[in-house]
Amino acid sequence: MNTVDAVVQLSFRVQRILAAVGAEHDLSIIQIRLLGILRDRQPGMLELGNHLGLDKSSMTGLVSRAEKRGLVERMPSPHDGRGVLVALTPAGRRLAEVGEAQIARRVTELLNELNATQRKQFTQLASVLVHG
Amino acid sequence: MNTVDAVVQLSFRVQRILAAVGAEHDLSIIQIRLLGILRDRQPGMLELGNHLGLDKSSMTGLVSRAEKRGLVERMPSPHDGRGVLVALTPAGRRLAEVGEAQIARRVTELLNELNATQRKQFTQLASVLVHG
DNA sequence: GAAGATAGTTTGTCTCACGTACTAGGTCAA
DNA sequence: TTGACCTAGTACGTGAGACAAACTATCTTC
Repeated sequence: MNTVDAVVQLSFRVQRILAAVGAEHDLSIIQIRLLGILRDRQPGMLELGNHLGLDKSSMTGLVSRAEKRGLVERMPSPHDGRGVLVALTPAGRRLAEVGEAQIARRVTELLNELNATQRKQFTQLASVLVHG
Repeated sequence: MNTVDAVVQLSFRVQRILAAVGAEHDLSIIQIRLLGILRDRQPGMLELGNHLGLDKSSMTGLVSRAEKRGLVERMPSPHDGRGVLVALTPAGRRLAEVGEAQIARRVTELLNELNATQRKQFTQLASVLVHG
């Protein structure tokens, strides 16, 4: 298998893990990312859209669906009457934490195909690629 | 950045490349995968669904949209009156080839952040992870 | 040859994403 | 300070993508 194929296949493999963990909690990958971003931020809709690479008009529905499930809440922005801040609810935070732990476990399982030295190497190389 | 994060981030990065290349040709990632699978196969709908991890009922629309664009065609299965074989049209094959080349180029660009030795290492490790 | 399995489509429903149009609230400059 | 613009978010319409359940037509098996 050539390099490009290996990287692309690996990427699909990881995405499958994310989708599977999400499915256990009725979350799509985009919802998982949403919760993940909100763990240490309370952005407005626009900023949230930037993080996710989505148009602001896509955000309304995404946030509304999560809100209806009690995972996030909208709060009026204190400094801008037009603005809205999005934050995790306690339930949302719990779910984000559980999900992240499961993802970590499953990805680690995958990485256990490598021995410690290889894993270290791999992490280092992957870090360069995602730019650190 | 920890190992899990690095792998997950890298996976998103690759997916973004696939989406971007697809977008240039008005193809979604799933359509790219569809064309890719058909490059060396003429499967039935069910088999195609297995390759893509999709239900057969999802296949009808996916194939129909590609068919309407002239990228694939349905042919009656010679051995099973119920069955249908899906194949690339010449236009579909051209698009699959162009798309694959672009993906290869963009992924290679990404991998150029590594030097030759690292790249070789990385390929080898990634191959193990996708199971080879 | 009738009963049951299988391949694919249809239909209805949901999520996700976009563009466009709109509302309400800021900002700035004359 | 008050118009003229700009900005944050929502609403609406559309289309892709995914599924489940129900259906049709063909096989298979006994």
